[in-house]
Amino acid sequence: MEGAFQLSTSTGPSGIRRRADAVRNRELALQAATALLAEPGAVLTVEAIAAKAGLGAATVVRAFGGKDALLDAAVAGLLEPVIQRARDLLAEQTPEQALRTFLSELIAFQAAHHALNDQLDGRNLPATTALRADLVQAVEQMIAGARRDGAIRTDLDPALTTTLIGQTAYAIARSQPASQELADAFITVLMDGLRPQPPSPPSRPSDDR
Amino acid sequence: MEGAFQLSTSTGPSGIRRRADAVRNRELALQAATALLAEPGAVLTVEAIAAKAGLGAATVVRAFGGKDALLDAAVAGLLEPVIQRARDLLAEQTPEQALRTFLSELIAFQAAHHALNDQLDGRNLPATTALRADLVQAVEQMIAGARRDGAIRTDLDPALTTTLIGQTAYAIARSQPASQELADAFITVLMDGLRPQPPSPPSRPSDDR
DNA sequence: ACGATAAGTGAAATGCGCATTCCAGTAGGA
DNA sequence: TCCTACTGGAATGCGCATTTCACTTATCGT
Repeated sequence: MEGAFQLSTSTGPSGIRRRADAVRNRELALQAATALLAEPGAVLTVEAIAAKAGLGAATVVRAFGGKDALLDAAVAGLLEPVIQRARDLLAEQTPEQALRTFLSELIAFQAAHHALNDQLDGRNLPATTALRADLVQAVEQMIAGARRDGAIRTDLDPALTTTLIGQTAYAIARSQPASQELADAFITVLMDGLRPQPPSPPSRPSDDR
Repeated sequence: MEGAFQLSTSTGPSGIRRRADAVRNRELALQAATALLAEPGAVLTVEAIAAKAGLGAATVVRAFGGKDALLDAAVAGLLEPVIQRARDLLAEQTPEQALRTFLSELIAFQAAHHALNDQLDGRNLPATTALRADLVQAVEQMIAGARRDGAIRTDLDPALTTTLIGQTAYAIARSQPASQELADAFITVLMDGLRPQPPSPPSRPSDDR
């Protein structure tokens, strides 16, 4: 409601003056961090981000109040369109098609931001966490819809199915030669495995352990 | 091959005297590191390992020549029986059964050593790397055998299939509530998806993107 | 048994990579 | 022009692996 208008000369929550170059530098830092998240072997130290932005390290840290907040903003910025895409697909296609398409794109996204996942381990990233929840919710809706349509099996717990899909997507994306072939093979196997299965007389994995 | 005989008074590769307590401390450090790898939220600093072993940090480092070598030895020690198990299964059961059983056990192993995977990122671990290759090879043999038996589909590249299975197993194991239910669901979906598929009249993922 | 002596030990010191903070100087904004 | 928000090179602090070094102790010749 109010944060969206803090460009150029503006006042913050209280009557604090915000200089225009500070706002611009904040934006530069954000862009630099975002760019580094997409680079394969990037180091992603504050100093590296600052160098990429043409700023001093202190400026980058001060603009966000800490490295965590900077990463949170950068990752959230990357995640937002992904979630929007999931919602669009959900509105435009059948749940099953949406799921398939979204998985393919999600894997491509993960592969294009290989550095991303390794960076948000022991950090406090509220915006990212919230958006992840949104993403999970969108996938859950796809699964629920596909179940209703009879497009995927209903003998598994929906929550388990969601976790399964999410974790597997992550794993495939992080595998070393993150090729399109591998992603396609993954989607094929996963979607075939998720289809309602024939009664299958011979083997059931029930008497194990 | 060479470490097995260096107990009590012994001589190393050249005429260097090795004191018995040094050998024992090396073993203590190894056991401590191995134990910590299986603890959920363990810190796994050299100091923590040393404390667990009742030794000084310097002793732990000197016993192996560095933290990497210590971790390498510990992880290799954990991996060896896993690989042996894979080979035993391969000899005793049908390839498909072996694959299914091994996957279940591999996931349990990974889940029981949650700390493990996060530790061997930017490290130099020759023994671990070699054993991982052995493990991949064993899984490849299972896949190849199952293909020959007609138990799994042959329309996917075998190497891709191996990567798919390995990465997915890793992902499932690392997911937060690493429950047995999740593991079972994963195996069910994966194995069903890997089965030779019916011609499937309606949907093929070919005209995508 | 009994020293002699060199391997071994561990608390403390060192070094390193990084995030964060200081502060003297710079430059927006009225 | 003046005021002060902002900047960035340098200093600080922290977590950790590794090294140092004065002290212990296992091992062996006697």
